[in-house]
Amino acid sequence: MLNRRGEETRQLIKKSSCALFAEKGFKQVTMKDICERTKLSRGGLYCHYSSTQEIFHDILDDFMNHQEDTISEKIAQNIPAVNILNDILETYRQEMMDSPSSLSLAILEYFSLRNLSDTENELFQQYQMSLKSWKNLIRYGIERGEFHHVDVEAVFHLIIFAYQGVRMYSKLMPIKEDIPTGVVEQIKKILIKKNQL
Amino acid sequence: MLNRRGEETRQLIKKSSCALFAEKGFKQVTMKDICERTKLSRGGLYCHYSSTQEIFHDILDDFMNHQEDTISEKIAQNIPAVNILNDILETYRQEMMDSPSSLSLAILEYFSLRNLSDTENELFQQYQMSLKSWKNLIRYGIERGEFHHVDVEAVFHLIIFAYQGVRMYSKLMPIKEDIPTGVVEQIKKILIKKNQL
Amino acid sequence: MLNRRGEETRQLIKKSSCALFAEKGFKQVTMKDICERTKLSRGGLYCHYSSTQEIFHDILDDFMNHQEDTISEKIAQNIPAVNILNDILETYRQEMMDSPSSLSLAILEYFSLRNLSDTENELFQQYQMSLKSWKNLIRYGIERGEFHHVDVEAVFHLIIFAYQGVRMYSKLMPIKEDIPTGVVEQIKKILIKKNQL
Amino acid sequence: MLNRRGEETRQLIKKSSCALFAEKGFKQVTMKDICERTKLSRGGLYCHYSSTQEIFHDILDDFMNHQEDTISEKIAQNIPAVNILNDILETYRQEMMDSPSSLSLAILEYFSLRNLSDTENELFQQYQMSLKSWKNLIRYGIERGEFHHVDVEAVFHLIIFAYQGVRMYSKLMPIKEDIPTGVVEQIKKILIKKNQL
DNA sequence: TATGAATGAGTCTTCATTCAT
DNA sequence: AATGAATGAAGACTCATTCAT
Repeated sequence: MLNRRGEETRQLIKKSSCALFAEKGFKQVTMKDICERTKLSRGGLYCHYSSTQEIFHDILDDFMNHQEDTISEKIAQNIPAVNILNDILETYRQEMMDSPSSLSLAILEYFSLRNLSDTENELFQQYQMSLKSWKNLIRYGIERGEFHHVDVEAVFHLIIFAYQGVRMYSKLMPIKEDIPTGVVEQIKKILIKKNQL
Repeated sequence: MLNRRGEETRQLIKKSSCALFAEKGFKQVTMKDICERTKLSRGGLYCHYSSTQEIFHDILDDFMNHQEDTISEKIAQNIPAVNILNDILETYRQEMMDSPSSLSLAILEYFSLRNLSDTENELFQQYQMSLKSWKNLIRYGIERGEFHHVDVEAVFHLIIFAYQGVRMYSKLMPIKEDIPTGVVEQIKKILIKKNQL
Repeated sequence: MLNRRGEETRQLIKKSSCALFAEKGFKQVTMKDICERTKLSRGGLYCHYSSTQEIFHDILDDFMNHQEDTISEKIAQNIPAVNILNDILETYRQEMMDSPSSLSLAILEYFSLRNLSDTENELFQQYQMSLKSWKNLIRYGIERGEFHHVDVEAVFHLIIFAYQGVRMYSKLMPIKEDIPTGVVEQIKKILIKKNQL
Repeated sequence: MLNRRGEETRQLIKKSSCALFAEKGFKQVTMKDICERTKLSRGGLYCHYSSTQEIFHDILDDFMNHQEDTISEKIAQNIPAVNILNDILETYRQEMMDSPSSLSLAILEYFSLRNLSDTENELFQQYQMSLKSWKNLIRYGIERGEFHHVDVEAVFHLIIFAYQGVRMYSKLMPIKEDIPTGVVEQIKKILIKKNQL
C-alpha cells in the first residue's frame, strides 16, 4: 500500500529476488515467492516485471555494468603482474568459499532455459570479457619476466573453468577451505616463475 | 528373479528419461513428459516410479555401478602412469565435447534440490571415489618417476573442477574443441615430467 | 471422482456448456463456470477441453452434423412448395420466439473473437448451405407456379437476415409473438401467389 | 459552464473508446485498453468514467440525441413518400456495407450484459422511436397512394430486423455489396406501387 | 501391470479499482 | 485533473497424484 517511487521498488525487487535466486537457484523461485519476500501484491510486482526471467536479466545486467576492468587499470599503473594475480586469485578464493551468496547455480539454470545456440548470450559475452582481461594480464606477466611462457588461452581456460566448477559444486557438496586454496596455489605455480614467489 | 516385463518397462523409462534429462535438465522434466516420451499412461508410469527424483536416482545408480575402478586395475598391471593418464584425459576430453549427452546440468539441479548439508549425498561419494582413484594414480606416477612431485589433492581438485566446469558450460555456451584440448594439455604439463612426453 | 467413460463426460460438458452459452453468451462463460455446472474439477475439465472455444466449436459441430437437408428431401418427394415453405417458416417462427434456448448471441460473440477474414469460417459455410437449400426451394416453387417470379438470392437474404435479426434482438428486448408472426406472414406474401393461399 | 479541459478529455475518451468498441465489440474492451488508446493514465481515465459501461452509455446517448426525426420533417414538407423511403434505404444500404464502423456487435453485447427484463432499456426505446417514424412514413405513403396497403408493423419489423441482421453478420462474414442492395430492393418492391418506380 | 479419468493444489496473469502525490 | 504505483480478486493453466477399471 506504500507508494514508493518506481525505481525504489525495482531495487527492492532485485535485491529480494537476488537473495532468493542465490538460495534456491533460478527455477525454484516463483513470482509468488518474490511477492512474499518483497511484501508486494501480485499486481504490484507485475507493474515492474512480468517474469522471473526479466528480473534475473536485470540483475545480471547490473552485475555486468558494475564490473570494471580493474586488471587493465592495474596494468596501466605498472603494478607487478604477480601482485595483480594474487589479488584476483584471492577474490576468486573468497568467492569459491562464499557458497550461500553465489548465483552460479541460478545463472546456469537461467541460461539453460534459453536457446544456447545464440553466440550472443550474455554468458558468452562475460566469458569473452574475462578472457580478454586474463590474456592481457598473462601476457603482461610474461613480458615482465614474472610469468612462465605458457599457452595463454589454455591456462585461462583451466583457471576459469576450475573456478566455475568449484563455485558450482560448492552449492551441492561441502567444500572446505582447502579446496579453493589448493586450486589457487596450483594456478600460481603454473604461472609464476619460482624466483618471484 | 525379476519380472521380465516389469524390468523392461523400467529400462524403457530410464532410457527415455535420461534423454530428457540430458536435453532439458532435471527440473524441466515432468512426469507428464516422461509419460509422453515412453508412451506409457500416467498410472502405468506410477506403477514403477513415483517421482522424477526416483527415476533420476536410479539412473545415477546405474551409472555408478557401471563405473569400475579401471585406474586401480591398470596400476595393478603395472601399466606406465603416463599411459593411464593419457587414457583418462582422452576420455575426459571426449566428454567435455559431448555436450548433448551430458547430464551435468541435470545432476546439478537434482542435487541442488536436496538438502546439501548431508555429507552422505551421492555426489560427494562420487567425488570421494574419484579422489581416491586419482590419488592412487598420481602417487603411482610420482613413485615411478613419471610425474612431478605435486600437491596430490590440489592437482586433483584443479583437474576435476576444471573438467566439471567445462562440462557444465558446454550446455550454455559454444565450447569448441580447443578448450577441452587445451585444458587436457595443461593438466599433462602439470603432472608429467618433460622427459616422459 | 466418478470415473465415467470419456465420451459421457464430453457429452455432459457439452450439454452443460450449451445451457450456459444460451444463458450468458459466449464470453461470459468461463472454464470455471463450466466446472461448477458440470461438477467437474478444474483438471478434470481440462482433460477433455482446453478452452471454451474448443467446447463451443464442438457444440457447433454437433449442430451442423445433425442438420439434414430436409428441404431437398421434401422436394424429391414432390411435396407442394407452399407446404414446405409453411413448415420451415413455422420452425423459424418458433425459434424466433424461443429466446432462452437460443445460441445466437453466443455464436455471434464466438465468431467475433476470431479472424473473420477467412471465408472458411463455419458461419459462412452454414450460410452457404442455407442459401443452397432456399434457392432450391424457391426455384422449385416458381417452377411449380406456386411462387412469384422473385429475385431468388435477394429474397433469401431478406428472409435469413430478418430471421437472424429477430433471434438476436429477442435476447435483448421483449419480443412478443406478433413480431415473428408478422415477419413470417410478410415472407409468405412475397413468395406465395395469391391463389395458393 | 462546463470545464473546457474536462469536456475535451471526455470527448477524447468517447472517440477513442468508440473506435475500440467498433473494432472489438463491447466486452473485449477494457479500461486498460482505453487508457492506452487515449494515452491517459489509469487514474486520469477514472476521473471521468468509472467503467466501460458508463462510457458506452454516454456514447449511445450522444448517438440518440443527434438523431433527429428527419422523416417527420420531410413528411411535414410534403416530400413524396418514395423519395423519403429511397433516402432512408440508401442510408441503410451504406450502413450495412460499412462493417468496420458498426457498433452493432458492441451494442448487442452491451445490452446482453444487462437485465433484459426491463422494458425501459435504451434499445427498446430506440426501437420504439424507429417504429414510430416508420409507421408515419408508411401510412403517409399509403395515404398518398404511393405505397401498397401493407401491414404496417409487420413490414417495419421485416425491414428493421433484416437491416440489423445484415449489420450484425457483416462483422462475422464477408458481406458483399449485392446483399444490402438486394435487401433494399426487396423492401422497395414490398412497399412501392409499380407505377411509382 | 496398465489405462486414463479425475482431483486439487499451485502458479501465472490480467484487470478493475483505489490512492498518495 | 492527472499520474502511476499498488491492491486484490478472478480466471487460466499445468501437473503430481490417486483411483476405479
